[in-house]
Amino acid sequence: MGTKERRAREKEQLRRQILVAARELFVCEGYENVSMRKIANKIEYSPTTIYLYFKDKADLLDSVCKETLLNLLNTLEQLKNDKSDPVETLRRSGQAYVEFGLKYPQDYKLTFVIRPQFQKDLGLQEGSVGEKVFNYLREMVSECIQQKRFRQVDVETTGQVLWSAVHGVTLLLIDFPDFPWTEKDKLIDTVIHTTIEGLKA
Amino acid sequence: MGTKERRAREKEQLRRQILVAARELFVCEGYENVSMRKIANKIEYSPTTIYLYFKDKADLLDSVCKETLLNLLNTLEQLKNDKSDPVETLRRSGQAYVEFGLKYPQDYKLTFVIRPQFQKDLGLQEGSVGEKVFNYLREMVSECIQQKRFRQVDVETTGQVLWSAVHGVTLLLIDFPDFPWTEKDKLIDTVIHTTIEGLKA
DNA sequence: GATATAATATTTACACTGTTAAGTTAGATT
DNA sequence: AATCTAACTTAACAGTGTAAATATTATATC
Repeated sequence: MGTKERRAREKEQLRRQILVAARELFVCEGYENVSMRKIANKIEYSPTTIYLYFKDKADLLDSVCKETLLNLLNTLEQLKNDKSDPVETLRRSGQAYVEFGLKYPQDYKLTFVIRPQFQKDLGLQEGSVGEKVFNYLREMVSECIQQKRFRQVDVETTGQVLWSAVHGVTLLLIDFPDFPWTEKDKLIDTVIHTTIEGLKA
Repeated sequence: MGTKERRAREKEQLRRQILVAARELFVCEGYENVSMRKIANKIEYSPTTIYLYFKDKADLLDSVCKETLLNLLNTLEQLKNDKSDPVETLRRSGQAYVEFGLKYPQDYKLTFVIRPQFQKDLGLQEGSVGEKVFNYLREMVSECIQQKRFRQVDVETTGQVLWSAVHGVTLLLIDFPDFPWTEKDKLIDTVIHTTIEGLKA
């Protein structure tokens, strides 16, 4: 009686197929310019089939973003083993965060800018992947504070300050590619370095 | 022969009427959820009349954002007279920037996040209002550097670092209102303070 | 193997979108 | 009075998200 399992597997497969197609289209053409019909065409199903797997277009976006957050989390957690200087690890984490955003700019914007417009704030709630990403940051920061490397002792505020900095520079670089930025890597370095120095002082 | 002038005035009036209606709708319902027909209804003209005043919906957004940037610029320039400590003035400018963003969150997002998606980077170009806003920041920063209050001597990079910080915290507060942020004003203070301290060190 | 049942996919339809092209009207110029 | 011009509207097109009804398919039961 493996039929049930196979069916479930097939169903999961089509779900993934939809997700993959949606992500590719969202990234290439922008969320607004992608219609359910386009996605359906790409996977060679009728448009309404998608509604058997996702509540609506916003839910589809939601699922795409959840995946993005998981990828970001994985990228970051690879730095966790690095058991050297906690401040250095934090610095590297910030760098990895911005790099991730610039490597997948459209995915980043979808997750951190477009989605909040459609879903009023699910995504950073308790138990969500988004929360896990911030938890990672919390841990890194906590380590630095425990070792008395930072002046400020409030883990929450410190984490939020760091997040503001990396989020800000990431979005500016994505959204205004033609602005006469300082050389990209130097800018990212300086943003992170400045913030961390400010936390030490 | 004042008719020509009157007509020109009337034309300008309708243009402004459209802009006002568009801004209000964009802000209340979000750019994507506002149709040309809705705007037309609000001003009691036919939808296509709008096209006599604006090239298309993106152009309308463009004009709304240009106004927003002008308002931001005015808000900031009021701090210029403050001839006390340049670092303190910079701090206040940062605060005013974030405050502006939080006072008109939707306008801020339209200008700095939504528009770049539709218009590939006009808005910070030479001669634009956006450039003037950054020029203001440049001046403030330059003053601090000239008085040797900052370690870093590169005006451009320093300005961009500050911009990243305030832009980041503004957007995070707007986009994730339900996140358990540190008390808002404290967070903003800390972000700006930390960045400035980091620049001094 | 035929039939009932459940799962899956499609067709059709609706109200709405941005935008273009053609048509209309009112006022100014000749 | 006839013509021209500027301002505005009507009608239309191709496309949108999505709900409801319908059709198809695969499985389970007899």
